[in-house]
Amino acid sequence: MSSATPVGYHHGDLPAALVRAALELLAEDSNAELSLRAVARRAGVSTAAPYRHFADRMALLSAVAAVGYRELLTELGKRNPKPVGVQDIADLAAAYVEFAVAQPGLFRVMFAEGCDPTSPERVAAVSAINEYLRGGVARSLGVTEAAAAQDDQSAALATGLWATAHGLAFLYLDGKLSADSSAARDRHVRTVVSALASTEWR
Amino acid sequence: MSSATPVGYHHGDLPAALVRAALELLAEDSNAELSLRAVARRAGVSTAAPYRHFADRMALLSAVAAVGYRELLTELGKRNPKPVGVQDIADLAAAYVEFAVAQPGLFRVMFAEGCDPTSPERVAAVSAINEYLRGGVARSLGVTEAAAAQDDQSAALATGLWATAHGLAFLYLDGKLSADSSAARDRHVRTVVSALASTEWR
DNA sequence: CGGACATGTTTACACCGCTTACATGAGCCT
DNA sequence: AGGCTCATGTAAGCGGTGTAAACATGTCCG
Repeated sequence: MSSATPVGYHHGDLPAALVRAALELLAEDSNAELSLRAVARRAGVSTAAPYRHFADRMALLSAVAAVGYRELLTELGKRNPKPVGVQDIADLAAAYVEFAVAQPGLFRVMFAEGCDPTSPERVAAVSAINEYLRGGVARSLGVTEAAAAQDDQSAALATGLWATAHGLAFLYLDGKLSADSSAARDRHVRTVVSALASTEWR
Repeated sequence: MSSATPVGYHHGDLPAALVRAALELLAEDSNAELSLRAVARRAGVSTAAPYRHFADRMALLSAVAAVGYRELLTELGKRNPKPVGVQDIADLAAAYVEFAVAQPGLFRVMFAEGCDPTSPERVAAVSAINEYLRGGVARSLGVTEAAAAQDDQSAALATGLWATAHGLAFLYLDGKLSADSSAARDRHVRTVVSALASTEWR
């Protein structure tokens, strides 16, 4: 063996070319609903060609989603690589929502659309997101990183924050929430998360 | 005028029949993706007939969604008509997620699927959900119902809780979270919401 | 009673996911 | 070097979709 993706056949790594084509289509119309045929056309290949490399449309979408997951984590890390405290956590939520709103098509590929949950890329991505959030939550609670792994409260909180950001993202995407500007949206998300975190219930 | 939907034409209130047909299809396969043609077939009518009453597929789905919104509110109210306190709020979140998981197709029609946000039925439903949650939140904070309307914190909290429940619902629907049983899911949702509400951040 | 007009049907177009049968050309083996 | 094999790509086609236009029908009103 030499390389994982044997370059130099007819097309030269069609799988990667298809994923690239899909991302290009999403870049041109961030709301586009990816059709296998459109992606194939974009890659300059016949409509049946993708089936040599992907079992079905969903398999291709999973590969596209994998790129999206990486981008999302990168974006979160860019916002704050080591979040500590409520403000930082709220920052992350805002970044999460911003990602979703900026790339709705990609976000939907990542999370909605039927979305085969058994795809290894997807489960890895999910746990990566959870890990990242759990780390931030643990630091914000003053729990050592080591202890966090077994801390049920950290786990529950991390899931809760993910769900909150995820829910806000979808509510914005589907027009159930709206904001005049991206700045206003950003503020709103922070406000909501801060309110959740700092409220005294009776 | 006599009745809003003039019964007695060719079919006799086709719009309602189409919505009923759609709900039947969803009842038979709760994951079904409603196609206009399938709904028309089910209603015993030609493919193009729905277009006399609905501008496009989305318009029909909006009508179906409206029923879903009512069902959801009914379900929440059944769980707890006047929620007070963190436990009650967590109950609501659990009921919300249960609704989504029990009727994924309907839930997706209500919230995902492109989902025209300008549909009056939808905006009404959204504000109804918000009102309901805001009421519960206000009571749980000891704010009088009247004051709640202008209480920014109540509003932010209500949105936050909705988003959390909504996010959990989608994460479960899309396989990003999973539970062995519906009881386990129920417990998990309560745990997560309780953790969010009762955590002391630094 | 007769026409107008809302309602429903037929037919058609363009697109989709996916399958099958066929063409091609790269790389290995003798 | 020459030939075989097999992964890769293509062409054609099936059944499905949303939507539009032209046509048929039966109800209600003047």
